[in-house]
Amino acid sequence: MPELPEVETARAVIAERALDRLIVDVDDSDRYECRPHAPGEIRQALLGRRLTSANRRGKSMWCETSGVGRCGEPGPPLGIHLGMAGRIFISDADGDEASGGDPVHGNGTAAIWTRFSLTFADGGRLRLFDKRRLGRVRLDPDILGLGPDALGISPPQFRTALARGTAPVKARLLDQSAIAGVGNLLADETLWQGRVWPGRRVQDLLPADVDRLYRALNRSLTSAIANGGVHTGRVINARRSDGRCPRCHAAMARATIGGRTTWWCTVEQAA
DNA sequence: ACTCGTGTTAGCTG
DNA sequence: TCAGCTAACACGAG
Repeated sequence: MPELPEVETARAVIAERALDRLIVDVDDSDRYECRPHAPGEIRQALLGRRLTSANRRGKSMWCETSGVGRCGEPGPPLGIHLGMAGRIFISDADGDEASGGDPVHGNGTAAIWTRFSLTFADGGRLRLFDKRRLGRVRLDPDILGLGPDALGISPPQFRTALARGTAPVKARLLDQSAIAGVGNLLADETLWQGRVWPGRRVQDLLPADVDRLYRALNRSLTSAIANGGVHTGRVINARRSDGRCPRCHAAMARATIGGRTTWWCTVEQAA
């Protein structure tokens, strides 16, 4: 699920419900989710501290941490990445639980898929729930390697990020070091709205193409955040072998571009 | 049984 | 050295 809109929702839940609560226990025993830290390392770094802020750049989140006690040095930032399927759940003292996204069906909350958790002094918990296990929790995450956040990027920043190199435009949109936050579905939605063939080389884009893509990205992001996720995009449902373009009803085409499955309208986004 | 995947990244290549 | 591409990662869903 998580692309920028879903991560922003998760960040907001952390900001609203997890800050300033005393951390009395940490389960960092999942070696893979907490790589490259050794078990207990994150736990030792966070015990007795509190999360003091919830931040996001692209799909990466991090929380600053307080000192231990009244005047200790601040702790290391706690980085959280939801990967392909991660979700955040936060419970309060009476056990009521909130999450940043859709309801989880069936045994979706099963403890075996909780890969990391903080327990607060009031008995509530923050849990990272991640079936696929491609999410990641780590101290002092690298944020500087990311490009400007896709939400709020300026037209000149967008133009610069896109123009670099010779890759297909879809690959560049997915490049987190160029623009942070665009995933596979959001890239397809943006290219469809902007009427650009995903395989077009970035050096061949005309200024008018870049302008349309900029507006399309902003529309896609705003809409996804308002409607609950990138899966609410207009072209997403048409990403099927029998799919039709929602605007002109032409057939959709499929190929692997930028290493990811890519769908586009054969007429409006013709090569 | 078998293939695919809304993300990241180590490793290879030109 | 760097941009670009591929395979690998883990494991559930269809």
